[in-house]
Amino acid sequence: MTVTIKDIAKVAGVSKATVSRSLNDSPLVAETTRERIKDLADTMGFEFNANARSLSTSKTGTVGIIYPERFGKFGVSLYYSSLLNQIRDFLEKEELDNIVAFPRNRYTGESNIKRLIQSKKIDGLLIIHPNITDVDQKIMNFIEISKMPYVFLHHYPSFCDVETVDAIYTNHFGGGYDATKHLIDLGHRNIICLTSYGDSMEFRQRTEGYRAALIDNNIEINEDFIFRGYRDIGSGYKMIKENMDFIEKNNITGMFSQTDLMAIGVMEGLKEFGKKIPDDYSIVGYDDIEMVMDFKPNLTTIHQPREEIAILTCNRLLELINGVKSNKKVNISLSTKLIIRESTKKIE
Amino acid sequence: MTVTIKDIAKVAGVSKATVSRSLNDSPLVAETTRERIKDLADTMGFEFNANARSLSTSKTGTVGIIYPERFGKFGVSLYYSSLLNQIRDFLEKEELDNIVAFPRNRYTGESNIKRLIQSKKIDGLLIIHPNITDVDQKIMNFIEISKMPYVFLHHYPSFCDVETVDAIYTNHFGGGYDATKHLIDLGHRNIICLTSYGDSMEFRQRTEGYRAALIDNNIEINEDFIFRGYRDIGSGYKMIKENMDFIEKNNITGMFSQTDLMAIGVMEGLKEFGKKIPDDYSIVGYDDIEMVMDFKPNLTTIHQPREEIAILTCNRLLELINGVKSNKKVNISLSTKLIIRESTKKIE
DNA sequence: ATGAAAGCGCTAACAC
DNA sequence: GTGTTAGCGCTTTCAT
Repeated sequence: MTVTIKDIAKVAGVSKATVSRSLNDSPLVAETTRERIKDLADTMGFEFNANARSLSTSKTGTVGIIYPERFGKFGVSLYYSSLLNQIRDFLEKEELDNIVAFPRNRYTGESNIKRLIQSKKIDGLLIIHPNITDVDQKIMNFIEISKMPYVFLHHYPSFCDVETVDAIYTNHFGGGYDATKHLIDLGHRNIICLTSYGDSMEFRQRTEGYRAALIDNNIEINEDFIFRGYRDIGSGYKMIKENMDFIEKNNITGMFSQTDLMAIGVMEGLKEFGKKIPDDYSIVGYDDIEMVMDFKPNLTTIHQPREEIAILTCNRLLELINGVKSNKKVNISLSTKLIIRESTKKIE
Repeated sequence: MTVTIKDIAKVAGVSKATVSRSLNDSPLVAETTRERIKDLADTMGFEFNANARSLSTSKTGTVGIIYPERFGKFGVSLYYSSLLNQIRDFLEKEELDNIVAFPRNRYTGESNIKRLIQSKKIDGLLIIHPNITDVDQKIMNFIEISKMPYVFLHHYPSFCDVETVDAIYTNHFGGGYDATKHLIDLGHRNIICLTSYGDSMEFRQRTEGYRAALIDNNIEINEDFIFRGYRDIGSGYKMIKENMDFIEKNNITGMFSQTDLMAIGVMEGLKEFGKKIPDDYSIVGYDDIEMVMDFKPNLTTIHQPREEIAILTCNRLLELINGVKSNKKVNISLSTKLIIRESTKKIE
């Protein structure tokens, strides 16, 4: 039924070893036999048994992708989809399979990272995990001593000394700063900021950037100007609906929304109050998700270099898997980019 | 470094076989030894080597999920995210890993389905693939003769006799019919329909449902009332922007948009023309994606039973994997459900 | 350049 | 109940 190298060997009248060598392009085999064997394998419909091969070589040809725990939330998966598509594309080019898992099994509580490593199902690990808590510090150690190649991506590794892990992420402080600075440069002084509930490092950093930009420009920070939402469209909408009075009373003209989705909600809410964007309010989003182009006015936003993240991350993981010898960790903070579109305008 | 059953055997002073039996809950081992071995395995940090195990048992503990080719498109992945999350949840509960792949490697053109089966990387296959072309008919045959358990899901298997495959899908004809019928029941007679470019079976069926509902109610079908888009928000928006004249000239009052995303775009476009929904136009969407609730008015739409699909599909796959003997294929067409919200209204 | 044989870690007959 | 052994399909020394 399934054809193995033994079958090929029998038909070709050679040994298993020769078949193996031929199929693996070993230089230790005659050019002519190699070709003969390869042709034969083709016509017989041979494919390596991945398990046997892995058992023997300790290479699986698959990498694990660890999704963030909140991935199930609609807005979250939407946000990551583009990054994941890029990663998948890269892995496909390298003919690597990928196993998708959450940090822990949500039913048994067991660490999937640990299990995948120990059970030898993967050659490397791509970890998209916003914050590893101290509970998970054990796992970090485990990964390290297991020598399993890994790269953290997209999220700043807040759970440990940055220098001690491989990580590719974006500079959220800079992003928050640039967004706010842009509004200030356009003459806005009363700028509110819509961030996320919880204490995800990335959002904290964006807010720090917002604060820093205000301070650098001698604008007093008003803590009441900082709102919180669930990162989705509904949250932005709700924020406006519930605070329009406040916004008008305080002569707000600029808004920095730390996700594009919330910014879309903000615009929807504002429209319902008959407000014009950017005439009445200038809005800056964050992420530069594709969807933003489907709404008018097109949102000015902070672009996250997702393609770059994907490529750098995968390249690094491949290096690691292919055994580049070096104790140096690679640790890259990518700059975001302000994309000016139609939702911001100089104040008169 | 890694601990194997041999190590445990040595420490416990028993044979590998006994360790294996204990760890696999075989009844052929004494209760006391079982517990002793299990404790030992725990403290020694043992985990089965998946490759060795698979090689020996032909079970991998992972299933393959085949994504639709168009998955990379933003709107598409958004649309599937909820279904995938449900599936992943189910698999997690069963402690099954999942390998994600496209039907073919987009670089080498090689069939991933075939490769995954032959290389013995998976125990079963969940295939979300809208239409298998005649080129892929070979692959269908391959799957069948390989005896690899599989279930097609979400898409009606148009590429073959329905009775010959395991498939769980929704009744798109019924969905299209119900959406249109709802508008007719509300008094609308001039109803446009926004479907998708290309000839995806599901969209064709929705359109057939639209036609059938009109015919059943003695409303003449006007081919010009059928528009096409790319299933995303931008397409809905564009359709309105470009055809407002036509819409008004033809006294259109009802609109059936075959994706929620397009419906959102339609509403955005209509708002820009100062139109009120549902006062000026009644709109029915399709899919019932979560995002719909973030827009006002909340969209009346056709709910696709994604949770049911996920559960039925996974259950069936498990049956197959666990060797339920039966030559009967399971083939389920699930009904959609009309969800009436705020975007539709009785015509005066 | 090729073959023989051991071994990767586990399971499953088959003995005892 | 437990041990012994063969074998899953492949790679890789070590001979020749």
